[in-house]
Amino acid sequence: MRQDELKEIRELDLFRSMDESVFGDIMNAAYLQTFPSQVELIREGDPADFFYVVIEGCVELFARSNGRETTMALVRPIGTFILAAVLKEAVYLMSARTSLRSRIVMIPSRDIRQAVSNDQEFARSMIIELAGCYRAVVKEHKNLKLRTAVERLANRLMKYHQDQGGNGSMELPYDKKTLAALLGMTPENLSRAFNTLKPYGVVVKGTRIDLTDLESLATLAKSNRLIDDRNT
Amino acid sequence: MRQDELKEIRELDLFRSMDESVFGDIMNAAYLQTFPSQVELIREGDPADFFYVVIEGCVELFARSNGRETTMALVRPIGTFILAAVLKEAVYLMSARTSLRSRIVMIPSRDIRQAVSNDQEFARSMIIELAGCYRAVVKEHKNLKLRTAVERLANRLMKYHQDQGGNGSMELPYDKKTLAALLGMTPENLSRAFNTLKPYGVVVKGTRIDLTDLESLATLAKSNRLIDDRNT
DNA sequence: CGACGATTTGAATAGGATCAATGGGAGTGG
DNA sequence: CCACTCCCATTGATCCTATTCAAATCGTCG
Repeated sequence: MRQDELKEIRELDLFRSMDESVFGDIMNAAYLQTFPSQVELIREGDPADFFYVVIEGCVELFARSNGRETTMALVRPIGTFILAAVLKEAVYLMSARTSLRSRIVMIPSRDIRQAVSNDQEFARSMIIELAGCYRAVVKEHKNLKLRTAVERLANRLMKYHQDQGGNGSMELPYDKKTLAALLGMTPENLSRAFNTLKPYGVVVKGTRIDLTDLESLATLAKSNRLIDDRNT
Repeated sequence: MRQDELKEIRELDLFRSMDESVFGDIMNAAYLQTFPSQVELIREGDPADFFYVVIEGCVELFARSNGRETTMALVRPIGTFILAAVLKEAVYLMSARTSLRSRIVMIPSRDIRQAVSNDQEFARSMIIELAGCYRAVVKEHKNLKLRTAVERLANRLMKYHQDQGGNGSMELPYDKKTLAALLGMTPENLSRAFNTLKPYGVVVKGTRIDLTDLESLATLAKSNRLIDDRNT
């Protein structure tokens, strides 16, 4: 693994305050691999053999049941996934596949668990990380249960807009198919949702979106920091 | 707090392997209170001042946004809630109210966090507990996104049936209104869902339900251990 | 140019929600 | 013991949101 990559991982909240030597142990055991797009990395139901860190690219977490499939989350650099399964020595609850060509660190579960035992600071970071993951899913669950598709889209647009500087224009970070999956709707329905938002100043040109009437969009979106804030 | 109650709390996975003296400290700081039904214990958005353990009764976790409200979970004895907010020193993401007269232990957040720092075993239990909470919400999220209302009901009935011995008959643990909220539907829709299940051998007499054709019900339910199993 | 995937649009349908009205105990008070 | 009330549950009718299936467009890339 390259030095700058090691450094980047080390700077993750999860690893930042852990003991240098324990970090070294973990990274020695780790694999770094590059995968093309659309590779299935893990499959729900399989034992959690590895913990994953996305260095570059993008990974989609999804789940299946009956004949249906749903997107649970998209993980971008530098992000991790499937931590809970690793810690509980359980099977994965979600599947994962690359949605872009991606560089990914795989750390054997045993090494993660060992580090938790050996390094109190790491255990502490782990608790914060897990609590954060938990709260993220709770927010997502609230988002889905308390909002219509149009409201979810409006809030998501405002979030991206904020992230990109809030100057009235923004770029969708994913293609529309993926965005639809992420928001829990079909591509057709996303297209219609964009139309519904047109009177609220949402102007779509491919993946570029102009927001020409932020105030009325915000009124519609009724955003809520207990759902939309990344922190808190 | 009574001795037998202390013992029961001590036997929770969360507290079982923690240091005796740290457990003593925590319990000294704790309050035990009895609340009537329908008391709002916490409100989403408030700072997480206490960690809660339900000793007796039942607590509903719910969330609001826009004018809507949704049930997130029901906590029965001996169960805990709102752990993640306490650990992150954040605000509550969910509100809670008693749905029965309930005896509840309230532990100041600071004491919980202190115990995590002082007791490595406790930190370890905390990680397992949090990972479990996370996985529970993920399962709930999958349940909601991948199944129709009828399927959710069918699976829930099979779970209760299993819990109660699996002899072809079962008792609903909540009234139908609550059950509906828990399954993410309206009472009207629950009633119709029961009707839909009649041809699959589901016979409703008040809160008593007979399952006379488990095989066909199971076929409809297509239960999935990655959604329905409490463990794994 | 032609092919292919992504996106949009249209029409029909399904799953749930909402609103309104009715039925059915459980508990209360006479 | 019976009538009354209230709340829960059911049923019917209608509406709304979102999905599905089908077809038309658009854009990009070889």
